[in-house]
Amino acid sequence: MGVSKQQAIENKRAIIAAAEKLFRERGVAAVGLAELTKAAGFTQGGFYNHFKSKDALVAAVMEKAMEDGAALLVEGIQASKAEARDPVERHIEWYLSHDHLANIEAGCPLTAFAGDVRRLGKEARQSYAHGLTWNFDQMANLIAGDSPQEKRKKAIALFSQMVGSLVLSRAVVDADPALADEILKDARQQLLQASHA
Amino acid sequence: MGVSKQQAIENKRAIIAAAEKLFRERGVAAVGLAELTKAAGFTQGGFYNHFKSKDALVAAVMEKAMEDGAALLVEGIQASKAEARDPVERHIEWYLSHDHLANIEAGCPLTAFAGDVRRLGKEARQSYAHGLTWNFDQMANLIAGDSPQEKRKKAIALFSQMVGSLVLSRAVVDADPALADEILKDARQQLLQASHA
DNA sequence: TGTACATCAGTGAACGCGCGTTCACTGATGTAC
DNA sequence: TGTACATCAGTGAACGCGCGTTCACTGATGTAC
Repeated sequence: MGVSKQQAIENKRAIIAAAEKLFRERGVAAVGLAELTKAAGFTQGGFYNHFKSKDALVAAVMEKAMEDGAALLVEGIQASKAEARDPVERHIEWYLSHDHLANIEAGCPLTAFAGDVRRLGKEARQSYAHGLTWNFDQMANLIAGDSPQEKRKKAIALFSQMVGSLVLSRAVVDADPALADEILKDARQQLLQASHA
Repeated sequence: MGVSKQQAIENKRAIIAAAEKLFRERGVAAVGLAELTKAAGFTQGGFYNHFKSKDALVAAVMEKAMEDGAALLVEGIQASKAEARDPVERHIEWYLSHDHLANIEAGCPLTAFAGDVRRLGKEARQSYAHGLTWNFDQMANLIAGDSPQEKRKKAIALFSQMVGSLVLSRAVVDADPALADEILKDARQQLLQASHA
């Protein structure tokens, strides 16, 4: 229809953003291009002006999701400084909150895509692996420990438990909300306790 | 073609078994009825003699997967008795082994379906929640602790960390095998250490 | 600065294809006498 | 025990539908003069 170059870039971003929300919520395979471009405010045909295939979109979505996830962690660390709180404690409380449980559309992408990523294209899988590596590095920096090796081990164990708790809690939140609550609460309790010690 | 009643029951089991393997490996949404019935040795049309819909098959698969997962745990406990080993330790080592990492087709269904179950039918979600409840109950029985409440909390935390480690390890095993190894190894180390204390 | 034209993001219809589901048919199994 | 017939698991083709992708076309944007 005739659109400025800047507008076209913004439209591409809108497609990626709409796709990310839908992919997180319903899974990559279950969301079609028609639905996804419509959610971004466009018709299906224009999609290929921006991406050479659905797989290319998936790669772009994963890269963007990892960037946003990184920003989420950095902002959390900055906020903990402003609030004069321990950043690890603050991160645990946020990660295992009911807000985060319910908000799969905007929360940690490493948990949101954990089940799907195995089945996605190579580029997306690499973005995910890089995102996880970066996440471990950042968390290791925040954690108390005698050596870098020990800090890294603690960071990996802590993050694994947070991911497992959130994944399991989300898996049963519809069928058994009380169990979902219990999983989240127990993990919060234990991890906060361990971070004090 | 004319088939005995017993044969028909075995054929239904074959469809469920083939579907479970494919669903675990590639996701429920990505596997069609044609592929799945062919994998079981039949043509597509006969499917509806056994199931009223794909959703009904998904429910049957989830129920069977949970039963088999329960049997896996029970067998592990019995084996640990025969071997005079601590059952929790043995379970951790098996759960976080490279064998289990690679063998998504036959391993713990709670991890294999953790990402997918949110998007499945109500019956399947309920089977999953029941399976998780049962798993927590069993593991709490095996764990040392001052009270049933404490044992349960420890069981939930332990299982969450095992699931998180395995999910993350599987998520990156193609793109970054060294990282996948590290996640598994660190979790094994830390959880075995904690189980000794 | 104003005019002519090329660019290209977006439209909407169409493509072949595989999906879940339906259906008429087959023929060995299982039952009734 | 032997025969006639109903049952129903399995076949294979077809259904409408939505998928990812392609394409001719539109028309405002952006460029060349």
